[in-house]
Amino acid sequence: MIQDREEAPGIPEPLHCETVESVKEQMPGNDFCSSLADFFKVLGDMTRVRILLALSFSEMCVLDIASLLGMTQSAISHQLRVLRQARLVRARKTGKSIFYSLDDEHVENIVAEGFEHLRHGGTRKATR
Amino acid sequence: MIQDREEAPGIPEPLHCETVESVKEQMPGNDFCSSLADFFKVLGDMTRVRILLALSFSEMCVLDIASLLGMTQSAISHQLRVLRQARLVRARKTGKSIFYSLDDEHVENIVAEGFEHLRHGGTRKATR
DNA sequence: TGAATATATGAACACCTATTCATATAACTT
DNA sequence: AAGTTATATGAATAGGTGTTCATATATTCA
Repeated sequence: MIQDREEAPGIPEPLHCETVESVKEQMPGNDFCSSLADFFKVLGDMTRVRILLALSFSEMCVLDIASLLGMTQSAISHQLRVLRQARLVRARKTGKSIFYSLDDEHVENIVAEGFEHLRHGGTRKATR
Repeated sequence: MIQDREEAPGIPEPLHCETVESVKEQMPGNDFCSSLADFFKVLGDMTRVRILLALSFSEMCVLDIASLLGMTQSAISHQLRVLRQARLVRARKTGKSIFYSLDDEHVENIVAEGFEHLRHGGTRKATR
C-alpha cells in the first residue's frame, strides 16, 4: 500500500498539484488574509453600514445618529467604537458632544463597489 | 401636559434637527443597507477571503481549494455555497470535478481597496 | 453492476457578536 | 456645589455563524 502523507486527517490530497503549488506561492500570508477579513467584518453589519452612509452625508454627533437610526445611544456608541478601532471614522470633541466623520476615503470607494455589485445582481458581468 | 412623541423608549431626541432631517432624506432605504451589509458579511470571513484570493489566481476545484487551505472538503463546500449564493463565484462542472472561479470583477476591486485601507493605517487595537 | 471518487448538505455544537441594562466619566448649567 | 446632559463601557444575554460529522447525490472506472 502506498504511504499517505496528508498534513492532517480529513484534509484531502490535491487533484492538480501544479495548480495548487502555483497558487500557494502567490497566496498572501494568513496574517494579511485575517486582517482583510477583519476589515470587511466591520462593514458586514447593517447598523455600521447605516452609520457610515449617514456620515458620508454629514458629520454627526452620537445622539443625532441614534435618533436618525432609531436606536439607543448605547448601541450606537458601541458600534462607533468598532468603527473607530478600524480607523473608519474619527471623533472631534466639542463641548459635551463628540462629532464623528469618515476617516478614510477608501470607505466610499468600497461602498460604491458593493453598490455596483448589488446593481448588477451578479447575473451578468459588467465590462469596464 | 406636553406630549412626548419619541418613536420608542430609549431612543433619544435629535440634538440638531436640521442635520438629522437632511441626512434622513438622503439615506438609502433599510433594504438597501441590509443588502450591502450582507454582501460585506460574505467577505468578512478569513476562509472565504482566502478562497476568493486563491480563485483570483486560478480556477480551482473543491478538493484543490481544500488541500491548498488545509481544510476539509466539507468546510470548503459550505463556504463555496455562501460565495455562490452571493454570486461572487461561479461553478463549472467537468466530470466528477466542479471548478470554481470568480464571477464578479468588482471583488478584485473591493479587495484592492481593502488592501489600500490596511496599508494606510490598518486596524488598531485600542483607541485613546 | 459495484466500487471509488468528487461534491453537496442537514444537524449539532462551540464560538462569536450585537444589543440591552446599568453605570461611569466628563462637560456644561444654574 | 449639585444637577443635567452627552458619551463611553463592562457584563449579561439572545441570536447568528463556521466547522465537524454523517450521509446523500452524481460521475467515472473496472
